[in-house]
Amino acid sequence: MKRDPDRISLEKSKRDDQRSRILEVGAELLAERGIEAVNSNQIARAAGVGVGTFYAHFPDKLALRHALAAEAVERLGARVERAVAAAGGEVELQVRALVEAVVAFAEEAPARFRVAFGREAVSGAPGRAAIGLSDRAALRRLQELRRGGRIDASIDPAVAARAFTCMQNGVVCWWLEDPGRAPRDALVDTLARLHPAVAGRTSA
Amino acid sequence: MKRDPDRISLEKSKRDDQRSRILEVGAELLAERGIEAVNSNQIARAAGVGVGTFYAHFPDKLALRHALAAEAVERLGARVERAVAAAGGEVELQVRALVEAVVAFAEEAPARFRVAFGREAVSGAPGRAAIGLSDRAALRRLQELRRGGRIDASIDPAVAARAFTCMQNGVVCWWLEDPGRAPRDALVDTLARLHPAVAGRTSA
Amino acid sequence: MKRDPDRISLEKSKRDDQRSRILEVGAELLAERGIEAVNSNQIARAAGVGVGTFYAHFPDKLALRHALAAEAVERLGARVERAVAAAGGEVELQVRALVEAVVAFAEEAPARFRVAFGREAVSGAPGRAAIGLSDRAALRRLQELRRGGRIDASIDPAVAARAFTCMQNGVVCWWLEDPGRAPRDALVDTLARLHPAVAGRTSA
Amino acid sequence: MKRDPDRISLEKSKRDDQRSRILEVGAELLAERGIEAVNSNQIARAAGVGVGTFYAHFPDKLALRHALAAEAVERLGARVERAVAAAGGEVELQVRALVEAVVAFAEEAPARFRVAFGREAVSGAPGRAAIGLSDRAALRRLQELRRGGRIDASIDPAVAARAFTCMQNGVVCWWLEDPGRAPRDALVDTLARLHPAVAGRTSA
DNA sequence: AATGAATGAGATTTCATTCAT
DNA sequence: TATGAATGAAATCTCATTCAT
Repeated sequence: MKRDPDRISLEKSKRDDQRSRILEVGAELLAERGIEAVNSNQIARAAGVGVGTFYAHFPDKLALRHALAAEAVERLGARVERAVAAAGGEVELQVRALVEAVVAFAEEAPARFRVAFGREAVSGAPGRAAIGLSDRAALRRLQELRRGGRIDASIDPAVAARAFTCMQNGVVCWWLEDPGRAPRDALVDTLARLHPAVAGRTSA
Repeated sequence: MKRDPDRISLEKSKRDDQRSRILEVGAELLAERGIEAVNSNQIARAAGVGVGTFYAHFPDKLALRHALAAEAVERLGARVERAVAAAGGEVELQVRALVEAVVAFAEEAPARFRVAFGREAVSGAPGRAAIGLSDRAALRRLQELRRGGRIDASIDPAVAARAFTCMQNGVVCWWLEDPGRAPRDALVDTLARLHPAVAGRTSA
Repeated sequence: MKRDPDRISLEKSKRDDQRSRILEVGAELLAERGIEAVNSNQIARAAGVGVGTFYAHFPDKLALRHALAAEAVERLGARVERAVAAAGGEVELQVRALVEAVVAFAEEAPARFRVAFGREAVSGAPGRAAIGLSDRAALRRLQELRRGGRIDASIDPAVAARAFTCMQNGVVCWWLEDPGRAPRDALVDTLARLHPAVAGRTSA
Repeated sequence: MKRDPDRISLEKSKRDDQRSRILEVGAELLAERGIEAVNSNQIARAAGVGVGTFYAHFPDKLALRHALAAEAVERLGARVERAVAAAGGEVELQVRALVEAVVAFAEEAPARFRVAFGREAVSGAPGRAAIGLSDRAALRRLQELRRGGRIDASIDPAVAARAFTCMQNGVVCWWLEDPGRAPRDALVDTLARLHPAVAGRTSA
């Protein structure tokens, strides 16, 4: 009945390993085929566990996607925040740092990125809160710039925030599907250039 | 049993009516719930025809979506082309006309727009060509401007074309879900302002 | 699109036939094995229809049992009422007629009887109203007799009604399992003799 | 590693405690929800032991029910026998003592009673002997009375034995579900009054 | 001996599609 | 040609049971 600490940590890590494998494999499959073309048996099989084990870790398929998305949103959010904070006061540099952080994350965890920010991320099942397409941070920043008269009057912060979020997610996912579509630099440069805070800056 | 031409044409128009009702009702349902949450029986029922009749018009559910998307892509394409042609030589005016045409179409046929350009539109079933997210026209235009030195060197035409397409579709669908989210003018102004041909024009 | 009346009635009867077969076979299986030991595939298979057809007729397994029970309760109820009404004013004769009607019904439709009044009938799934063990009619009759001083003071109508219902259902089901356990007459005589209205009649 | 006797007995009593807790908690759950709506994990959890421990004590879920029923049958049987023996030679008094003993047992161990004598008790799994509805003792007694001419000729001992057993179990379980349904005395009086040996005694 | 994570067989249920009428 | 009842493959999810720790 008793167990020494090593035992416990070993077992813990075994269980965690299974969860990780499911997440890993699930991200791959969901990114590649989409939630409707993948079933729980396939995920379990691919992760090398029994179906029941899948359900021991996640109540259902959508919970897996949600977990993946939530994790990605959190990790990317923190990363962006750090990058922007380190970029100094210049808006151009902040925007560049943001885009750079996003692309770097997408390169490191392409499947996660696609699951969290690809087309399926926009809304979950009815009644399940959407995740992965938050434009709140972008909105706040743009509203601030707008109040400061730093961006053009023709630009509506809400629309622009949404626009950039869609653009960023769409472009990065498109690029991840085939990185040969554009050089990495072109990706970063273009996105940075089209960010409302840069594209819409008042000329004076 | 002979049939006089009238009868034939009457039946023909009846058949067309059925097809139209299926398309109409199908667009509504697909836009609202997505392809996986709607089944062929529901569509047929809602359209007031038998299930068998649905399959007499479309080989399957995806063919209905494809037909809706193709129709929307074609109608919107023609409309945009006309609008741009009528806008004169000025790039700003052309872009504005394009965005205006897109938004006008979205207002007239919101369900079609969402089906054709919403999140589900990006890719069809595996093996079925994607439709609804073509950025070919935008790409050509941007490449041309690029060659003429009319847009910034930091902008990659392929990336920018994709970026604008995603932005446009994403923002318009977002707006259609709740037009209270932004005034129509703000939508048009902001999208026009963020179009690569405008946002990225060389300053000199 | 048009059908002559014959067609319609033929098709109707085909569909009804399927429903009947499911009910028939379902009664047999439920009576023999109990609801938990039978699954919807078995019922469908045994009825010679597809699984989907089963679900086209009944939302689930319990609905089938409920339908069987409700039908039996109604048919038996009507039969008993008629028999008692035809038995004249004598309590002994009424009771005898009642028991006779019950046993006759059980002989004609043993599977239905066992499903409706066997041990599983007492309560359905939680939240689903119990059916098949109604002692309301018996209760009313006994209360009346009690008020008229026709049955012993030591007999509580509610308890006695329940007692007779349990006794009747239990004994008849036990007898149906193997009619060799007792002669039919002994069954009827004994049940009639033990009915509270007879067993408990005031001696004077 | 030697163990002194104390240790062994300590462990033994721990093991017995576990078994008791499982029986206790299992009776509660089985009485309330029925065998199919309860699973072994729930029983183990509720009893505060691991699933594996449950299976160390009982080969399966049905064995638990069987153990509960067997125990109840034995305890109640002994109790009834003692009560009847102590009641003297008068049939009425013997019957009353029997019913009184049954009701007293049901009050003391309502969950056990419901598991052993409720609707699920009648038959076990196919091939597993039924338990809890034995009418053997009642049968023997009635046959004896019948041979002695002490009960009416219209009463068949086998049917009557079954009838009383069903009545008794059904009524007591019904009363246990909500003791407000009838006063305890009414329960005992009515059951005693309807026992074949009393209800069917020859009038002379 | 005790544990509970892991397993996978099996039950329920849905729905795209067919086809007899 | 239009219909919708019938079908069964396939997906989801549960739970009795095992077994490594």
